[in-house]
Amino acid sequence: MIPDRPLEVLKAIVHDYIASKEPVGSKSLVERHSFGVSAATIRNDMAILEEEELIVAPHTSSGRVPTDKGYRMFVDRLGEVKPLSPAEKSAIEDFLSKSSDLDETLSHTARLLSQLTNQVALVQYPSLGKASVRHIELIRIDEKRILLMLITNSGRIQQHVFEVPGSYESGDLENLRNLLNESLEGRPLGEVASLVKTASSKAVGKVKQLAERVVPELLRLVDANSQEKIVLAGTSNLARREDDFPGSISPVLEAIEEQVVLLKLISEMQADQHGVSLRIGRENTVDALSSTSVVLSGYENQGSEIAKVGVIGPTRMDYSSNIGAVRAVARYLTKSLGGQQ
Amino acid sequence: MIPDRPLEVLKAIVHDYIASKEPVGSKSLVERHSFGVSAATIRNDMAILEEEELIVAPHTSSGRVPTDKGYRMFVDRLGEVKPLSPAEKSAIEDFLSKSSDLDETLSHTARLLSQLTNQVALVQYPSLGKASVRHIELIRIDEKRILLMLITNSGRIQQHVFEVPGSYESGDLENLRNLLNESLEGRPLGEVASLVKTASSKAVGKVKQLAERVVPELLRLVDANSQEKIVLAGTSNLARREDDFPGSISPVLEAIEEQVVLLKLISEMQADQHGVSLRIGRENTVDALSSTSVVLSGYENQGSEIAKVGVIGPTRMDYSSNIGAVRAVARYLTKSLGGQQ
DNA sequence: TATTGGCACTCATAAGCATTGAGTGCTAAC
DNA sequence: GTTAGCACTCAATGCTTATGAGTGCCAATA
Repeated sequence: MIPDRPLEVLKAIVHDYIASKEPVGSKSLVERHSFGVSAATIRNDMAILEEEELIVAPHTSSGRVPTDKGYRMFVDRLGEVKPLSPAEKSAIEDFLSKSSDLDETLSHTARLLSQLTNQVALVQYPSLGKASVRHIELIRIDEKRILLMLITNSGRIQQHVFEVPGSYESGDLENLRNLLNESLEGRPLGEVASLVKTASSKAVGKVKQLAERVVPELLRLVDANSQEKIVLAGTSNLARREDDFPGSISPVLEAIEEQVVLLKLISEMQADQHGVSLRIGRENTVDALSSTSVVLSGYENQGSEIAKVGVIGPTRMDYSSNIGAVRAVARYLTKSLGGQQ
Repeated sequence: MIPDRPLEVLKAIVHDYIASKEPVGSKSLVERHSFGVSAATIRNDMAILEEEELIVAPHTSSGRVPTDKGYRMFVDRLGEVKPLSPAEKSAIEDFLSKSSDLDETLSHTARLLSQLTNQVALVQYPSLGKASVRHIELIRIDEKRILLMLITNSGRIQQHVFEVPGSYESGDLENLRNLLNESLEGRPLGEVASLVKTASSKAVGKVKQLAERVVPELLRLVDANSQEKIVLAGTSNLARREDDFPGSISPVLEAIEEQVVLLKLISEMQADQHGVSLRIGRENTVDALSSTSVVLSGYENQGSEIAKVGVIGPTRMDYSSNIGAVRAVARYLTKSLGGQQ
């Protein structure tokens, strides 16, 4: 068990290192903080912390830097979550109230969060695995073309335009629409494939012909839809932190741009304390992200979590503020979705 | 007037510099290219080029580097547009054929172009200034809520969900929809505001009440819609070119992330030869982009240009390939949009 | 007149080396 | 348990000195 003062020292080291970006030494530590003991004592404490692998010295005779494990200790046991300022809160409300549809809400959220934290922000689209059909719409564009729309209860809307062989009547289209909605509305997306089969078998004549063309497109939409999607904002914030990354930032940027990688990361992360999940440095299974930390929180609609929102930045980040910002934004987003739909 | 050989020398310098990233000197030039003259002669030619400000020496005794003006001369008079390889062509077709709606098509295009060129790719959404209403749809979600959709002839679809005070009947909604479509279909977006006024004045009773709620939302959609939009891809490609940027890349990334800046840039650029428009270095009015070059081409739908697609990279880029790729992608995009809608 | 070889000159880059100073670990005293 | 003192380490800094790719210029040549 590590005594109290050394832990306070760790906390101070994390603070100073985040602020100064320089390895922090015993002397500057006693200057900036009032421990009431001398530098030599702090050095002894630092020896303990180093023993526990909570801090490390980049080179033999230099100040110390927190390890991933040190940051972890910091957030789990020492860091308070910094609440947002009233100004920031009203900025969030303001920003989100301006969005009219889901696309806009999510991209605004991403931009907002990146500005709030000065990190790269990421917002996941509501996952469709858990979504259900709210409505299916078929719209006649002209004699040959149909616009098919799939609206889910999470507010996501997908559409696709395609041609039908030969022509068709509006009435047939309406019949088919009613048929589809009767059997699919309210049902989870996962069940669409089987339900639509029995439904379309009821169709006859022209409607049956139409159905044969429409159903595959609908299934394709459901399928394309289940490819999850992520919005990013503030990539340049990462570039500004350039020298926090050994070598080059470019592999980090690459990983972040690769949606598949991000989705894997997200799916692996479970929320823990504060309703926020956190991966620090090498805790990330994605190799290119081993010098970054990821802060995520879920947002909800109709009482259940539908997707994640969060930030990615260098391990040397201000965890207290970022966790606070992510949590707050997730809450406001939940609220905004509730009001909107 | 500059004689022929010096121009050939310029061409060679551009080639070598793009390939090697090192200032190129007279000796290495005669080694790599067969001019049939000695290094001293090349030096004389280089003196001419320097006189004309087509090349410059970073320091007194070092090889030469093309200036913006030099690159400009290169693309205008010396560079051939490199056609894509068959493999690349089929990759494009493949990629684009997989997209189902406009969103997907454009984001795929951006990703594709960034991979093809190893630069940051940018795709502008069809501008709505020139667009007209293809269809307006009103969908009943439940007794209190309506989904309003605006579909334009460029394939862009906007939607918004809102509540109506009190409840309403499907029949009323249908009446209103027909009313709106009769007067708005085929009309340019700019006219919607005035047309919708006369149209809604014809409504009576319940439909009139509904119209009073729906029309403002429709106008808001048209308006929100006229905010142009851009998709980016391959930002990390810029980071990989890090050392092509004096100081830091981060201001460049910031400028690129700022949609307003990009839109200004796009609106200022007019296509010239090759159906491609090009800004090199300081030719860009945006200051942060003064060490980048921008290659843009328009893509079309129904015979008229609806938006731009292109790449941004360091001035030291492979103009021949990039111009080829942008042009090709713009063409395929036009084709793909034609087929899709 | 255009080209060329020769040559002195420039200057970024790298290598070698001494200096500095923040920071450490250890030990003996408090 | 804490502290002062001290020798030690090592990144960073600055200085000096090669090295060499590249230049500009000039006189000789075709």
